[in-house]
Amino acid sequence: MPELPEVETIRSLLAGKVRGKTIREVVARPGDRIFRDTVPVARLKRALTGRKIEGLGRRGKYLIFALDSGDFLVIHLGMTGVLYLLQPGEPGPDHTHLRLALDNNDLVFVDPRTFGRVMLAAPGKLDEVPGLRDLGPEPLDASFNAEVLAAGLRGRKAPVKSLLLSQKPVAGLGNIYADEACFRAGIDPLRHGGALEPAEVEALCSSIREVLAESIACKGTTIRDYRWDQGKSGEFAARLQVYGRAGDRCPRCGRKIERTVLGGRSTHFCRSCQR
DNA sequence: CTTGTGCCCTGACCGC
DNA sequence: TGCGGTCAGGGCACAA
Repeated sequence: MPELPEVETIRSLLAGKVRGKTIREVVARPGDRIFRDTVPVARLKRALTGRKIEGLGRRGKYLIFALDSGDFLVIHLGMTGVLYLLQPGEPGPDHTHLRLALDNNDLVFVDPRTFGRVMLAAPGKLDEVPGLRDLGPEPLDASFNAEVLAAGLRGRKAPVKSLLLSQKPVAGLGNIYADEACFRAGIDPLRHGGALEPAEVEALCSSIREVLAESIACKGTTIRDYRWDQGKSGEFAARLQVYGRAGDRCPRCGRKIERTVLGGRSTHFCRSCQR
């Protein structure tokens, strides 16, 4: 479900509400798939209980809770994960996998498809967390630019969209924003990544930054069930130009938006505007 | 190392 | 109402 703008929206909403709070109790089921290959529940409970949350950060699509012990609680929402606060005693919905009782309310992680993950990192060991180590540059950092993106695409024969989804040339893009960024840049998502001209890489870099920043300003995209705060929708869906719009008219040239499948993912583009 | 494929899951929706 | 097929904001293991 969530890509960088949705994860960032959740982060900014929760950060002020959990900062400075102490984890009083941890509720989780041993062996839950959410902890696969990461941390045994017993150890997680020992590491979290009684700890204070000092801050909530984000890297790509990963949320990172900094604890006063120096440990980090890392959560990836996968496809259907959500994170929100409940009143103490308020029952969690189906598929609640983790509940942290804080001072005034409870933080719950709910994920029907269990593609999400909960991980724990020791001080200084954040880059040992699966997925974080090989993450590409943060797209909204000042240090991300066309040269950096070009270096990530150089020599690669895979379709540029596949490379964007790999999180390596740049972090945080998923199926929606990869399609939208390619459209804005006028680039066919099936082009070999390494075959892009410098001007095209420049356009792609700008498009990535713009589409992500605009979506964050809209609090993300709600197309099915993503909500950033109990029932409130992200408003970027109305600004999508190609994603989910197969058969509609291209907003630039009026021809039909097409849909194809690339690496098992739906891919939306305009054949005449993207080359 | 690189690239493509299949798979991990649940739930919503559509056509019959 | 059922029932099967398809699809879904992700990422990993594996084969070639």
